[in-house]
Amino acid sequence: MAIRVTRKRPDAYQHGDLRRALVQAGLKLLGERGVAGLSLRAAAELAGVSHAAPYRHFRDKGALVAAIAEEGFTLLTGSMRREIEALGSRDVSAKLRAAGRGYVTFALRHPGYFRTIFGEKIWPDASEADPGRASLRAAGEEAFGVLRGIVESGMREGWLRSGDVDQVSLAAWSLVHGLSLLIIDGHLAGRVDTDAAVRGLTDGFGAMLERGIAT
Amino acid sequence: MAIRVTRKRPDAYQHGDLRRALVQAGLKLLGERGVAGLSLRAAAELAGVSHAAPYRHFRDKGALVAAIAEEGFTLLTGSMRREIEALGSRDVSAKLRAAGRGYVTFALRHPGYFRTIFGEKIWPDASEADPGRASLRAAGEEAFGVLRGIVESGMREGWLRSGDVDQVSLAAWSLVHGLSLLIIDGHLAGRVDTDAAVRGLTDGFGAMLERGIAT
DNA sequence: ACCTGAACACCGTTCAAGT
DNA sequence: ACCTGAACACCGTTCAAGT
Repeated sequence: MAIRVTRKRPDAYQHGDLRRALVQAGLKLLGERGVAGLSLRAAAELAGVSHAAPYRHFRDKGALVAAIAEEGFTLLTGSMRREIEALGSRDVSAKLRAAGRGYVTFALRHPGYFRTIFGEKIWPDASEADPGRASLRAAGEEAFGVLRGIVESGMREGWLRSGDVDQVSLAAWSLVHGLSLLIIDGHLAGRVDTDAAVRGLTDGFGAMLERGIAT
Repeated sequence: MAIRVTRKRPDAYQHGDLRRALVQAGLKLLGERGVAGLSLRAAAELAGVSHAAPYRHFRDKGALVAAIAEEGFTLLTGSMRREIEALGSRDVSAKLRAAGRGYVTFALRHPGYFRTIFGEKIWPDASEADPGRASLRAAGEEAFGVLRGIVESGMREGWLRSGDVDQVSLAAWSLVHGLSLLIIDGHLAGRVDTDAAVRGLTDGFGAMLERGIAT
């Protein structure tokens, strides 16, 4: 995924679309140097602009991070949907496992995005009435909605025992979320480093959860 | 939990036990100002020492963070053990739920420690031959061992269907780990903010998992 | 052996000034 | 309306020098 950052022409005074360029620069920094490498100043430099210029477009660093996280959520949702579609099946259990695989796979391929999406910084402020964070929240709901939709239809069609849709979906989410973080933060000491290992584990987890929630 | 940091006496030249004082200062900063507030310079100031002094005791910031994480793991293990003991039961399902409750409760009460323990920074270096990180790793294994021990005895005694002890334990860990982070990072929008809510959720999760792994 | 002070290369953020 | 340059208060880290 080669990320292109539109630089300001040195002779020009205005950039044109600095906001977008800064988000792209942020994604690039995240991918190449990780969370620690994501700074407002470095993003400004990539866009060919002074370090104070970003403040015309983002209130603070958190606002840029929120914009990046929104893109990240879209990618995460896409990763889950792709696995489900590749399946070409209507089986609820298989779909749930596929979604989980898509989730964990995304985290492993893009740990920088993943940590940024779910990191501490962005969300606490989301309670404030801030239009920028509302769309971030919506992107998050859409990602969760993939899992929730499967659980909901599974219960409606009688494949899953009826119960609290949110609680069951949250359990599935917690399971893949926890696994993803334990892996990318290195707590599993490289025990899960191939796609096959991820598949084995998510399928195993899926089997446990499904026995617990199936009719 | 009032944390005491031994300050160097201004007239003295040496501190006496600066290493320990820096760890205490770090725990204090973490508790009061969160992960972002934990800096080597601030810890040095709390200990009444110049900002360069810590480097006599810790190779870099990561080494201090690792020392703090080790203390954090001990507290996490204690939180799980306390819930299990309060139970006074030998029932495997109840013990598993109690351990999960202890895990999530600790994360909610000490989000700063929790994030530090499991954060990105510390562990990647753990693969290097570094004696300081070996004891950190051991502290982590002990925490995981609480869950693993319950699963292992459950299988041995026939309460849980026999299978891969590590995989089932890892599923339990992922479940409480994911839930903890989703809550403290604010993704559940305050839906789980009381001890009763935590209990309800961990018990619900426990029921699902247990139906999935019980005989 | 342990600590200090100055220095360097970074941060985020603000603000007067320039175009 | 948008951007720059200097400034401020922070970082982590290094290193010669002091005790």
